[in-house]
Amino acid sequence: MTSTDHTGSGDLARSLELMWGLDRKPTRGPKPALTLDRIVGAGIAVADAEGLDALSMRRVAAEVGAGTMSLYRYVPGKAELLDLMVDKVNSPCESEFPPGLGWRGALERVARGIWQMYNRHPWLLNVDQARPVLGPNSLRALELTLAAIGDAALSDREKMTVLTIIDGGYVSGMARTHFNAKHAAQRTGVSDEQFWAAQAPILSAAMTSGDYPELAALSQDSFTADGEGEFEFGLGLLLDGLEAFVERRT
Amino acid sequence: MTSTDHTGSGDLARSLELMWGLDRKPTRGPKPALTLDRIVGAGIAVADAEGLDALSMRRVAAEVGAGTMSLYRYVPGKAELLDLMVDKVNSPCESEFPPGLGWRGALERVARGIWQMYNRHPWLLNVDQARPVLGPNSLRALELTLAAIGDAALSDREKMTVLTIIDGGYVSGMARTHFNAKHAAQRTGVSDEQFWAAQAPILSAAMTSGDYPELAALSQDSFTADGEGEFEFGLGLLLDGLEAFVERRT
DNA sequence: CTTGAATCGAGTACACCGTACCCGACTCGC
DNA sequence: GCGAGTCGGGTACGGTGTACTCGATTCAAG
Repeated sequence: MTSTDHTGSGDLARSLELMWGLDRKPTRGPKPALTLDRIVGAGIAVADAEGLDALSMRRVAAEVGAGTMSLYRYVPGKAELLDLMVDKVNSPCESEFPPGLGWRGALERVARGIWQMYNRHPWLLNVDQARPVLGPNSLRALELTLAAIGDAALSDREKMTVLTIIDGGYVSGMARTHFNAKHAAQRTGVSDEQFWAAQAPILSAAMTSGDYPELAALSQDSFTADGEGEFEFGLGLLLDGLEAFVERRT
Repeated sequence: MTSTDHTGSGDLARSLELMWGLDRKPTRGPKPALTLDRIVGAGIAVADAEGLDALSMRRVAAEVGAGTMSLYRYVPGKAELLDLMVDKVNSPCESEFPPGLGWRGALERVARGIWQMYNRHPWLLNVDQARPVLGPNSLRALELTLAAIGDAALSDREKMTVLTIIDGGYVSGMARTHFNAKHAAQRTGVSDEQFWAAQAPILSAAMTSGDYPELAALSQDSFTADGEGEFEFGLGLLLDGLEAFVERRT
């Protein structure tokens, strides 16, 4: 599984207008039979149920019971549809942060929230979000997060850097590894056991060859990973490091 | 840019055979005009130069001056070609680790090596490697890494976990964010300045709306990111946390 | 109430993709 | 020599995003 390119959101301005609902309604003409929301929702439903590669304009159109080309009355193209799907799914933590959580608790909460968002919508992991399109939901999430870590003794720029490192870097990377593997099983019909069994012969041949002494000496349980546990462990390490950094400077 | 699905390497066993050179040569028939290496190399060249979405069987065939379907004499399909490309690119650090580096130094070195690998081959970031196909190069890299961090007071399983967290999680995630953004500019022809300028009107409207007080109060330089610097900073935090963990238990 | 401009849904068509299937040409072991 | 096995690669099918087009609908203006 690799990444389908949409060209980085062909018409960014149009995406933003649609996200923020800035298109002025026409007065003449027939009533639209569809809604932008319904289309975006259908796209999310398809991606959730069948993965990103099953998301096609024809498929979404069929889902809402319309002709394929009718979608283009609401959305400039597939890239923009994806932008809209991302922001819709990116709704901030339902409950606000409980007060008095402290910056470390808030960062943990945000990290786990993102982790669970990727669990609900694994297709998000394969959407290039390097250039974030700032929709209302994404912006709201950032706003709430900034408010919750206000007590950290960091500059504004450092706070943004920390968010990039933890959320954009660590959490996304770990989630990608973990959930892609998890969903690969059902998507391909090849279970984890089957997958590793297929590699076993080559692996054991490599072990006994003597070319890989370190690998050969590894204890048996080294390859059985507990994704969630590893995620929490690494998050702890990262926050420990950050805590030391903050204390060191005060 | 999103992720094109190959179905998780349709024929894993065949991929492994090709990687390890286990196919027994036929004795009858004409001499092959192509080489597996040449095809894989051409694929890498195309992906390096024009991105993952430009990588098609027809494009690779044209690159090596052959008919499209001729490639299927050497490779079962596109998924397996990608597997081969990944392992070929995944050659371990050219120079071995200098002795006496210590586990922390070794982990830093590995992390930076991966970072630079992603810099050279940004398409790698959009290949799903959740289920790693263990080719000779990948295995060699793991072997060398394990040898270099042998002095860490960690169990075998913990070492693997640490590698997953740092390399599979943090480094990959940060590299994805950074290099996808970096190459989005040239791929789409929209510079970073243009990209942010397009969002500026909506952003400033949101700021002045009063709905986003925290965002509005951010200092001006908060959005100017230094990817490499952020990467090093986060890596330091992670390793600080790990160092504390190791010392705490001894 | 009529009329025309604007907007609707959607069919057709094109260029691209991965690849199943097939066949003629080549080359060696017998 | 000759036939089995392997080579290159052409053709064709079902999929993709979407440009272009056109008839049907609806409201504002006369």
